[in-house]
Amino acid sequence: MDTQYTPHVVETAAQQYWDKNQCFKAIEDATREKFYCLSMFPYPSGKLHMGHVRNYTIGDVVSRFHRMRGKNVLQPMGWDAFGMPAENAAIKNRVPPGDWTYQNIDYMRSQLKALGFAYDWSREFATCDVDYYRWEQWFFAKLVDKGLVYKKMATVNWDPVDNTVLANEQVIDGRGWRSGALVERKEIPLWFLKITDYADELLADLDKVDWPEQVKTMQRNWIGKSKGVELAFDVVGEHIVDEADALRVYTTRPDTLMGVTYVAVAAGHPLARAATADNPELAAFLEECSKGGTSEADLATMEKCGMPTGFKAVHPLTGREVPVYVANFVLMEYGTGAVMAVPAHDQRDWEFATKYNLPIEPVIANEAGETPDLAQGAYTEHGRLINSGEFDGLDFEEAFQAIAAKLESQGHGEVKTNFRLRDWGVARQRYWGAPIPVKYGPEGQTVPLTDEELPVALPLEVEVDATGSPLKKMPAFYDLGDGWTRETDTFDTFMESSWYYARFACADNMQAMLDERADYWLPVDLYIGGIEHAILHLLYARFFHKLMRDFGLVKSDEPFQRLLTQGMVIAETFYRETDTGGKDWFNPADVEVKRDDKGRPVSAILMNDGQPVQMGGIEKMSKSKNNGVDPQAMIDRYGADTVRLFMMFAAPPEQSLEWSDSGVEGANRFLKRLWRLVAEHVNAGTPGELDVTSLSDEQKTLRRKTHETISKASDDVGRRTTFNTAIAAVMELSNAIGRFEDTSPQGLAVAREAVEACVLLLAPITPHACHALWQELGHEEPAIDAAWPEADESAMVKDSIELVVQVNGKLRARLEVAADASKDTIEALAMQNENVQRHIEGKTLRKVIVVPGKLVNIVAN
RNA sequence: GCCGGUGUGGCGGAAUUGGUAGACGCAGCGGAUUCAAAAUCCGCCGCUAGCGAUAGCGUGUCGGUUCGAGUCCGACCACCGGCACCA
Repeated sequence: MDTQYTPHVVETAAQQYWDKNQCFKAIEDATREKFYCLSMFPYPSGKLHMGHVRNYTIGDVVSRFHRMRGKNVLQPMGWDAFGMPAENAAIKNRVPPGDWTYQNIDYMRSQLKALGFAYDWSREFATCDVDYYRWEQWFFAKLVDKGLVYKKMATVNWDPVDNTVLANEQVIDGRGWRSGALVERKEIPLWFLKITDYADELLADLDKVDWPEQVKTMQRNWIGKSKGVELAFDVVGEHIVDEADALRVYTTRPDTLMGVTYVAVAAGHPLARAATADNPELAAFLEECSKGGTSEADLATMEKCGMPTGFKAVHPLTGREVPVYVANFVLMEYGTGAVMAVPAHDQRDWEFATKYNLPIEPVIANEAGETPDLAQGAYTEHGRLINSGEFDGLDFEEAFQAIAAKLESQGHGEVKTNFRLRDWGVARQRYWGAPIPVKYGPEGQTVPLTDEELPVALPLEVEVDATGSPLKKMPAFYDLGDGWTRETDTFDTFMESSWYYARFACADNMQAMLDERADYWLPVDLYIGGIEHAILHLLYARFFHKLMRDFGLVKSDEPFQRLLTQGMVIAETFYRETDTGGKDWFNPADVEVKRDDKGRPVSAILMNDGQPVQMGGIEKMSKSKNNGVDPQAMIDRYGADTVRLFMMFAAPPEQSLEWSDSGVEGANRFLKRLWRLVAEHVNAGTPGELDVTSLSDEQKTLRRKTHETISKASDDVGRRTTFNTAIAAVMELSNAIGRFEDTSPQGLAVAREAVEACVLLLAPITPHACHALWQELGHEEPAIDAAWPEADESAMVKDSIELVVQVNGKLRARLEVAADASKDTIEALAMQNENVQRHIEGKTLRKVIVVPGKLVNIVAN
């Protein structure tokens, strides 16, 4: 056997073998246990980035592992192909988004193939294929019939110069990214899906899935179920219009009701509008309120402003009149569009009251039972009521009940469960998306399209510019004649990613959205993707799954049984300041880092000109910081297995992974060493029959290491998904094999077992090299069909163990004792130790703690 | 601002249930091989003191619980992800 590792030869051969034998084509088989392993599909932005490589390597390792364990594995791949980047590229390069997208898909598919991922390519699709999104249109029309869809006014970012709606991402410091114009908030009618109808179930079913607790917590908080009271204030003042004479607010703190000193309404609230009639100053303020972005982060961090409307609200219990303000931080679409303000016990209300000199009246006592000090901020803890008349002395629960009961008896309010979760706005004023299947009639009718009218194919021959969707300028698309027009909005791209996992089960079905094969494969057993999707994508997909279930399309309650959230891939950044104060970013591949004699990086130079560059810290790989490392260059240089091995070794999957060129070289070095190790073993001769009853101590030791490694790697890969520690364990084993020089028939037999364990344990991670090595080890059957090794318990039994002796918790000695030594024996041995004696000399023995198999701790003072 | 996370040698990380801190790898240093270099192999490698045995210190900061804390609790600091039209 050749001792030289030639990755490109080996990888081409392995890939050809898998391809020719269709190794990864998944076939439904009710008699076999299935395993559906899915990685979040990529947006086809041009070429793979390292984040993709990491994501897909994790999925591939898990898939191949379960295949070796005998499961019927499905691992599909497809393309999340609708979205804004295609439109941006179209504006820049004058290429239709469809052409750009499909070209990118072709290139990225070839990259995935070069990485050797075990995908069933026969199930591939792109979400921009009509054969995919037509079912989404079909299902949406059904949802309209079921009353789960409605249209309402909603706020969007409006660029008054480009006359177009902007995504939050396109609003930078309150201005449009292209035009630089101050963005305005504008209300337009949009389509919504009633996700709030499912809020309770989305919350409760989090208990059914095996997800990281942090993700479940984030979803729970996002859904935000709360118990409170919705109550009404009567309003007095001039110009009151009918609809505005009742002011409704929701509060989770009805116990603080007696501390209300003002009420705040949104700029869009009918009361605010009514108040502007003869108040130009207020009208100007409302105008000012309409400036800026719509994102929650923008709203939460902006300067809180308000202005009195002149109206007074009547406190429902005391009859006292308090002022009604308009405030920019209250939004019409969140809840009732109005809030009651208790500045003594709510920090935001406190800040507002302080700014506008409104009264701050404490009604909750602090822990000491005294009036809290409100000079520096609100007192937001629960406590007993004060200054609240008949409610004084009640605690939170009692006060909640009593005040709610009183409001209810007077018809002024009721206990209500609220959700923070808002309905899902699915309409986008963009071109590159699935058309929303609705038409509008001459008399203002709104009608979902029938099965016969579907699909609505998105026209592909278009010119895209910065001034909004081309669909809105295409009568051929929207004008249906007889006064009927077609909806020109398209779906949110989260719609496509909400059910693609199900379509993979039956992607070739042209007659139905899903069929019985979905019941075989679903739910997804392991779903892998970035933590950045922890809330939105995963919540929408869970919702969509429940919609499909209630329509009889799937049987399970949840789409993703287990979830693995991978961390980002990050790298060092380098830059030079430009004359204009900006920064020019340089790719790490073009920079040389200088280190001090301890290997610490101290400075860096650009290789082109030898001049220094600044080190900008370690950041997520991105275009803007130019710190991306091209996977293709790494594959070309070292082969796919090296890249895969480095990705899995450098960090556990959930943590961020720092790119390191020397780390990649290390991974490559290990594969070369492994190759040579196997070659030297094979070339040393034929091993004898392994006889476990007559092993030398060295042979026993290596064999124990072999089985300990199998045991650890199985647990690391199967249960913990910490591939880095599995690899470290195999490295230890290979180091032990390297030190083992016994070439007797029995020695070679023990070495053979160890070498084969290394190859099989690494097979999911570096499948090409292992495919070749397994052949070299004389196996007819390919590595892809080999079974994952089983640990032999009897090989792992130890005769003696090392344990440590502590004195007062500090390590003072190590002992080698028989594995079955009694506590007394261990204690006696520990006490005899010279160094232990030295440390307890002159002290009184208080206690001796013996932890079997671990340590002895002697407490003395 | 709100929600969720992370913080361990020069670096990436390990320590799985409260029980030996630093596995494995990278970088660095020393040596072998070589005309020389690359590659490869062997050894050393948390900090401080010491020739050494060993001792002291050490897991973002401060405090607590415990025989024993990287791990549990409280407060704080820094950084990262998400915040509903980026995907």
